[in-house]
Amino acid sequence: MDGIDCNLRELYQDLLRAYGRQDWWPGREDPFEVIVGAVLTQRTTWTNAARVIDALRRANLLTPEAIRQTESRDLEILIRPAGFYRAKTAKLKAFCTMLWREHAGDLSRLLALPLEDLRSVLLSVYGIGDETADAILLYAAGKPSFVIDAYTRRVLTRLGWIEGRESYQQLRTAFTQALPTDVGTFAEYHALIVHHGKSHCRSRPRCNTCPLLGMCETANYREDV
DNA sequence: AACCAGGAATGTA
DNA sequence: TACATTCATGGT
Repeated sequence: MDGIDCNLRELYQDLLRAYGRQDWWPGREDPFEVIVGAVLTQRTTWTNAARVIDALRRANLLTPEAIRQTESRDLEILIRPAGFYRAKTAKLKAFCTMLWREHAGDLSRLLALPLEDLRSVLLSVYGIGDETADAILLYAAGKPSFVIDAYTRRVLTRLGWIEGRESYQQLRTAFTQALPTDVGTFAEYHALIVHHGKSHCRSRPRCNTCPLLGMCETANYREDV
């Protein structure tokens, strides 16, 4: 696993045992809503992003067509509660610009592209980086692209499995190689890590209420892969 | 009243 | 490649 000392499959089972199925990402029924959510939640709480999504829905602006046609000045007012509102408005606009200029405004067809092709397209859009691209691939397009976020890094660091500043690709590859290539597994695992990370692994010393058998930084999971 | 939240782009060395 | 800075609101 290229230097990453861990047992990711076992961790998945333990998280699943501890918390049960999460069946995650709100609004997963609508791919565009997932895309908007992925951008809006960048470095902000989901509750603030969700407020904006509700506001956009009430204003009938939760479609690529509407975002494309609405003036940035008007969008900014609605997006403000999510923070970085000018930047995030520009990001949503940039996605729509790409959608029309390169894919005739056909979101379904865009999301039907092969995983790596779609990932490249997404990464070429202003405001979409590794994590946002993978979240869109996984939860909007239903493709097996594992999402690495701040929680993933924090949890693995607290377990003592990584140093902490490994590259995004390195961590993504580790999960990808350790797991069966399955959308459900990827989505569930990411959700479990976030759920766990929201209440644990934040600070040293380790908490003694950790459901991972209270074994953070012990030898129980360690295994050179 | 600091500090943080499910990042990404940009600039510097 | 590796850091620092900027973007900004709302909750604790």
